[in-house]
Amino acid sequence: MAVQKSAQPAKSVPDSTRRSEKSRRAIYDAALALVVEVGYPKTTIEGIAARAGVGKQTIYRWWSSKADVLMEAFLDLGERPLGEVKPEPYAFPDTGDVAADVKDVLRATVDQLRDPRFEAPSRALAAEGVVNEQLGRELVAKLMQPSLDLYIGRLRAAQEAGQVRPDVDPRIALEFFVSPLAQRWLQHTGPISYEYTDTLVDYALQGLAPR
Amino acid sequence: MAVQKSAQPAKSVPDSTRRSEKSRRAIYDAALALVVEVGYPKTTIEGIAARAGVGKQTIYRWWSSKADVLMEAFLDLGERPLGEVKPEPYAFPDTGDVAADVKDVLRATVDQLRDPRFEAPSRALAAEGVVNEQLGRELVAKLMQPSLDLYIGRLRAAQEAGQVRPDVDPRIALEFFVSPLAQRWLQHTGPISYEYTDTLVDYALQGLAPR
Amino acid sequence: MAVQKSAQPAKSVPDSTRRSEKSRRAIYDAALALVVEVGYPKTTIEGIAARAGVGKQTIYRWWSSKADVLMEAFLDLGERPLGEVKPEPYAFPDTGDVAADVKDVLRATVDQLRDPRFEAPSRALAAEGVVNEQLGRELVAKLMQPSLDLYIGRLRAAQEAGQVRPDVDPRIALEFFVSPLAQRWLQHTGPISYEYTDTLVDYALQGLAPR
Amino acid sequence: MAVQKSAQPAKSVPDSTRRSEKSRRAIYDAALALVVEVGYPKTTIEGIAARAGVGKQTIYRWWSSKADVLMEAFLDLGERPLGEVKPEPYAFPDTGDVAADVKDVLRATVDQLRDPRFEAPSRALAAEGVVNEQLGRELVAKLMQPSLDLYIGRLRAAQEAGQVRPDVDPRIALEFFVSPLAQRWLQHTGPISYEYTDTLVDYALQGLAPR
DNA sequence: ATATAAGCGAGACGGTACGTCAAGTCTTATC
DNA sequence: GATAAGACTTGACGTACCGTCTCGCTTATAT
Repeated sequence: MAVQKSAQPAKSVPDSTRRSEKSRRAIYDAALALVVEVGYPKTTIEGIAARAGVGKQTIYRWWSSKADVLMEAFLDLGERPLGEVKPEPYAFPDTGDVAADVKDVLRATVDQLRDPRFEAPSRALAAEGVVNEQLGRELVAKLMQPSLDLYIGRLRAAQEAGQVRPDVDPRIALEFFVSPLAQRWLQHTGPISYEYTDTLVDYALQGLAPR
Repeated sequence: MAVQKSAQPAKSVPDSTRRSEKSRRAIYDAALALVVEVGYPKTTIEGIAARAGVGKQTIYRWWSSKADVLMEAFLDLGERPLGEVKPEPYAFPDTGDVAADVKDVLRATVDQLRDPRFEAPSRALAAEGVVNEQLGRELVAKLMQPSLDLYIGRLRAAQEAGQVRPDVDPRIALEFFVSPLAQRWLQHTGPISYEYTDTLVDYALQGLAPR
Repeated sequence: MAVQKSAQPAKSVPDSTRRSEKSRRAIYDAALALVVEVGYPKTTIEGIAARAGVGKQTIYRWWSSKADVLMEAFLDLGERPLGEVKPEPYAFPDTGDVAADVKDVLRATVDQLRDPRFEAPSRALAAEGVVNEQLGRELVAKLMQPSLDLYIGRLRAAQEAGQVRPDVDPRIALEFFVSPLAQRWLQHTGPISYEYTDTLVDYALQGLAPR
Repeated sequence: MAVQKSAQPAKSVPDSTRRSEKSRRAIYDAALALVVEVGYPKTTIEGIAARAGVGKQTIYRWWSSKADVLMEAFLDLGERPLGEVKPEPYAFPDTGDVAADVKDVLRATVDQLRDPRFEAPSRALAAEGVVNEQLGRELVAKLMQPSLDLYIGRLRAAQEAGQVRPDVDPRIALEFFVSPLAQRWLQHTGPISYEYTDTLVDYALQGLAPR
């Protein structure tokens, strides 16, 4: 069967090799700054373009929506070599004590959730993701899954060390650590503190029922 | 002391006794229908007014924003005598078996989360709440807290019955049941099923660590 | 046969009884001023709206194009009670001497063609009319025909007085007076002066061939 | 005297000896075709470039504006060896009968004005010329004057032959033949036909006043 | 014969204006 | 006095072109 010769005379994808790196950075910076300064709903494509000193078309050429720009800007922020903001540790500590290790990581997450540079854009993206499933899945895959995989790895190690029951599914177990914190943060259902996350770890590991 | 003569020549609060009940219902119906049909972002005040056969001003007179309209509409939906959609059971079952009771309620919640009449407006409201703290807190207070309180009540009963450790804080414990489900639903981090919620209950009650 | 009940749910024509007279005048003034100041091509709908202190939509609601706005503005200019600019005398002089009368009117036309308030908008409209037949015909009907009819009337009177051959078609004859001047003005094919228009009248009445 | 070493580091005029003839033709063809197909206002530099398979810069290098391109394309059309469209006869007939000769030429002009290949571009250029005096004068000089000079020549001959009064200025006399037709065509003030142009010649030569 | 510099195609860029949509305010007429 | 209707100003949307600017590629002398 012959390969489809692709007769689209259509919009012709832009040539990314000729893309202006300078403009891209300026757009990332403008988007993040505006979200922090005026909030996501009042952040407009026009505003980003103006602040970045860029034509609107340069944004529309490379991104499909405000949320798309912000997501890339936010991802880029995490990859910045400066180490300014690291969304998550790139390796999960393993001291042999699961409880301590998970508490450690959760405390770091609490810190991050309180960092204002992080909060505004990530709330905006999370909100978009709630309503827009496609973007939501992209966010999960690109921003959250890498961190969640580290939890899974650590829990597997704990299972091998006999600290976690072998019949427990680590992909569900991790939610006991992560989801309550996530919900408190997302829905303002409660305060966030080291004490709280520590408690979560203790409760989850020991269970709620008396032994 | 003289009665304040109310010298505000300003916006003068509208007289709610003269409010048109018919218009209010029409606005609720239009808002909910539009959110389901075209999605929250494409639901506009103008659209609601047009569909409800109502002047825009009638909306602006009584509500402060699109989210505000939708929240009231959604609350109203839950209070409808028809019982079409019940956000949550008004009483938590208590058969003596906490695990079974919680699993029951969670299965009902799973059903609700999948009801399309429920999903569109509640996602929209949840998304707004992520980004708008004030509205978020209102949502929690009006929509979620009543249900959460029922969990607390049931867990306290379980503590008294010796099925749950007495030193456990029920306000945190309930998050093990509710938050993972909430996060999967909000962030599309995973599938939702009876099996899943049942597993949550088992894991949470027994704990992750081996006995 | 029943009258069509007009089932157009369409754009719904705006209600002209509620139209803002103030905005209309401001738009006319802005349009005319801009055409004079920056020229027709650089006159934009946005510019007119901004200058008139009016929303763009108010322009788009009532007019279909820049040319349409300008045409109405220009027509309005002629109807202004101030008599600032009269496109043409409302009555053609009739002293009994056709030559003198026509020369008179043509001299007035020369004056008008040189009035800068008149020149910019009428050139712009004329140019549009060359390329856009529909608009061109509208211009002729609304702006030129009334004046041309006066020529016809005067020429008919001259025929009755025996000063013009009775077999001559006045609708063609008037072009000898008007068209050469029009072409010189439109196409910059030659200078415009009283002497020139006087000559036109003499040549046309006497003919080019010797007697 | 030393030759100016041309120390302008500036725009450096392009070297016309290296110009691509193929591109020029393609641009002419594209410009004319687009004006006919979509009309002058919707004909864009980008569109011409795309259709001609040419970079935009190649157009900007050699022409200063859309009107400039079109004018050259149109002039070129007239000079094409194919004789497809001849703007005007290169010699004015002289049979000894001025009336007949002028009628002949005018009939040819009428034919031309109706040729669609001619109409779209020449209307576009004429419209530009109305508003842009510089371009208008260029048009007159390059496109019209050669033809008008032929009229002048023929009228001079007629004066010598005693068919036209010697005191008549041929540069004005020719306008009686040409301007009414031009105005009808430019402004859509009336229909164009052989009968009409014949009548013009008769009226103009005999005069309007009875002998 | 080969360097080298111009014209060239392509198209990304910073901009301006387009014509549309909706927000929130204001006015009018109706009930 | 609340309402339905809808005109108003404002401002953002996403698109189309403008005129400028690189980028490789070809091509045609000038070494």
